[in-house]
Amino acid sequence: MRDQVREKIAGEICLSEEPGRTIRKWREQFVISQQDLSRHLGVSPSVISDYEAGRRRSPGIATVRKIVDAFLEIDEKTGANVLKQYSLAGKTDSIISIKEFSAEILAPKLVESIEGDNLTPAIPLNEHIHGYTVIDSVRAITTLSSFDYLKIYGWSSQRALVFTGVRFGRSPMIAIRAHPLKPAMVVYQKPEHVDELAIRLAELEGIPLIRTSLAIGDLVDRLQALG
Amino acid sequence: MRDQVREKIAGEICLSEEPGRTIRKWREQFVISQQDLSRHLGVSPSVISDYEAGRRRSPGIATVRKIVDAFLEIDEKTGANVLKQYSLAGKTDSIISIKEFSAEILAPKLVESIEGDNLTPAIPLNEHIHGYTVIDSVRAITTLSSFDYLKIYGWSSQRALVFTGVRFGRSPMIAIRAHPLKPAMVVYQKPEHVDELAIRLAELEGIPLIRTSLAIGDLVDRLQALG
DNA sequence: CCAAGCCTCCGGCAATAGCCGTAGAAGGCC
DNA sequence: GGCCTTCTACGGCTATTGCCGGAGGCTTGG
Repeated sequence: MRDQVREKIAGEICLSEEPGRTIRKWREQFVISQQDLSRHLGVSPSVISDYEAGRRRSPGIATVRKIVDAFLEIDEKTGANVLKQYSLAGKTDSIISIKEFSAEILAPKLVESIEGDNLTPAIPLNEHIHGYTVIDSVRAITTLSSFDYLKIYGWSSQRALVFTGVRFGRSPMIAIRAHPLKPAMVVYQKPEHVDELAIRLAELEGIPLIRTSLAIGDLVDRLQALG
Repeated sequence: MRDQVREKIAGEICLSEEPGRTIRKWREQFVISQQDLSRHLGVSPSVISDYEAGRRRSPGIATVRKIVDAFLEIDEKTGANVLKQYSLAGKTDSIISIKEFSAEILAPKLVESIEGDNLTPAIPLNEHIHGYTVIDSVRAITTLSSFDYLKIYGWSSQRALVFTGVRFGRSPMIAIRAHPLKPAMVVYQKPEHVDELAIRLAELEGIPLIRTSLAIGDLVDRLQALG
């Protein structure tokens, strides 16, 4: 996610006929003052002002790189608020609970804590889970578009996606397969019956598929207790 | 698609600690000689050689922009083979037929030519269709990942996606909703019964959903005959 | 009014980019 | 061997960048 944003910003500035304005646009998007930016880069404030004013027609890529990295670093230093907000912008109705673990959790530990039943034993449970998202899959079908998937993934795609209200489990797997980002794990909470196709799709993607019979409240509590 | 590739290449070169090597990488990916590149840019061949050798630590973005645009323009001048190949890389088993129209077709014209029945009359049929892809939706479920969607979209996402082997039509719409790229139109060929949910999803995406009762062979013939 | 924060404009200057042309190397073909 | 194609290394030179520092402007709060 961070690298994608990084590359996009750099690409945009580089290709812009008015790079100065593009730099300003992004600086304002990150809610960073010229003063803070110049301080972070260790240059005089007038340097930033001149760049944004377009005094330099063709800044060198080393300069662009430093500026882009400064945006991201400053944002991260202040809690990554802009990147986070971009990712979490408005919890949608279909997100029941979402959280980043303070320390990554080993996949087997997570499965154990939710009394999970592994439906894809052929796939090694060796991922490190950074967080989870509990999704009302019935509501998700009609309300989530691909843009919303970025919210679902929150700060990291190295997470467990937990689907509630699952009947056969096909739709979530189909949507996951279609999306460029892949979770570290998929959990179905009290599914009626997990279709063989859903398991096959999980195997094709190499994503562990876990089933749990915990009630939703209990499940969320346990996930949150993981840190 | 073109702009995405353009931005990605520029971003990559810009962020690279060794921009020269990145430039070379992409030049070779486009199968362009330094001579052709230098000729296209109207500079001496040794200029390109020096850039790729990393003689310039921090090329200006105007230079990077010119180089990236040269890659794309040269590729397009020779039939856009690399971009096309990237998009069409290996027709997969689930793509029954794919084609770019020589001239864009108005949506109503396409619908008429396949004797289509509009399931989403509330959505205006005002798109210009650049091409079509006929997909075996049964096979697509298990064989297509998100990367393959780029193949499905071919040269342009302004196309009609035609799904055969459709029962209720949910899965194709779910996959389309999850993917960042959206087609101009979706056609279901002889579906058993189009689920109300599928129609709802199409409406939510603002994508016209068309049903046709033509046999697959007849359908492909008619689409191909559109130009 | 004053101070602080934020920003703008511009002259100055060392360092580097952008590009040329030359000399040479390597590989393939006749 | 000679020729052609493709590429490399490098000196030279003009134009531009990267950055400083100074002067000044505007806004807000005490």
